[in-house]
Amino acid sequence: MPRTDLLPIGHLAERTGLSVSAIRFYEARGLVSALRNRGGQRRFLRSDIRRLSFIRIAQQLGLSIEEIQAELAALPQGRTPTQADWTRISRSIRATLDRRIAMLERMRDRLDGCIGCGCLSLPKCALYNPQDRVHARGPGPRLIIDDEVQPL
Amino acid sequence: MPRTDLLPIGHLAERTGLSVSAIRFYEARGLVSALRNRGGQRRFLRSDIRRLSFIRIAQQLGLSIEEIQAELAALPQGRTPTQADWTRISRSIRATLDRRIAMLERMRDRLDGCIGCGCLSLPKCALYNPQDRVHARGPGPRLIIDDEVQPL
DNA sequence: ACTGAACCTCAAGCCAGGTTGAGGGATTGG
DNA sequence: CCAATCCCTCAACCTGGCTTGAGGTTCAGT
Repeated sequence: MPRTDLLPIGHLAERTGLSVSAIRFYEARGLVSALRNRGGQRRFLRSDIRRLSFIRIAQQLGLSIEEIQAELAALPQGRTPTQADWTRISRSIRATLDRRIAMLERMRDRLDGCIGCGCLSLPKCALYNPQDRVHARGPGPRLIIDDEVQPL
Repeated sequence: MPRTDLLPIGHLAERTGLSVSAIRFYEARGLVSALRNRGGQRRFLRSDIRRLSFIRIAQQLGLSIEEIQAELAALPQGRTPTQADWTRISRSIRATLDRRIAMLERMRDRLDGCIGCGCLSLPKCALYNPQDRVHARGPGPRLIIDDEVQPL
């Protein structure tokens, strides 16, 4: 068995569909870590394929780097994650997704109310309710998809 | 009746909950237009309150500036929009919202499949289906919420 | 007439999530 | 052993959606 079965970054990129620069970026952000060979080049574990694939999927599902990092923090230190580990973490993401969907549905229903009332400019409009307003989290595009919103 | 019932930018900001700088930004982006008084200061029509409120709401619902502009383009030129105009455009937004919700639900279901199969790294995983992959539209945060995705 | 608040323009900055490019060093197959 | 790839770092740039600041003008009330 090849014990030192380490992958250079290009291979990893090919296997995961990520760009090399993106993988380096994720490493800099602490989402994945790499060993170095004597020449100073990155060498990844095979299990990092899965880790990076997870990152990619979570990205596509709309999670931010920070959120993904938080999820990954739940993985065991020291040993290669098992399928059960990945299943657990995937469920957690599913829950996040569910919350976002629910949130969008609430918004939609609220909009429906406003279509009828035409009150776009009035404070009494449900869409204006400060209690339910999305917190602007810093600059950049504000995703409405934010979990920290009152359940109405 | 006050015919020249024009509002300075600060008033508009107060009435809409937007910041003055945001309103100027929207003007630069063509989402709203302003008259100027002899001193060169912006003067807005009362109907712009509604227009900007709409922008704000659409923003909160997750639409980009560009999408909002496209919606606003459907408003009549030359006359002040009626409630019916706003209702029509709000319905259009509702449809967009519906598509996004449906899209997230598809994603979620796909993730469910993957939770079981644990195939995070395999091309056969539904989340990897290139046909259904979100188009990365330029740099910047990629919103998963993209309408241009196959209906599966 | 004056003062203070509100307004103006333009440039620069910020965050996310990367990409691109310059200027090298490492690896690998023939 | 040598060229073709691949890899390295670091800095600069990009979009989106604004905010902040500098430096100056206008407006409104007294």
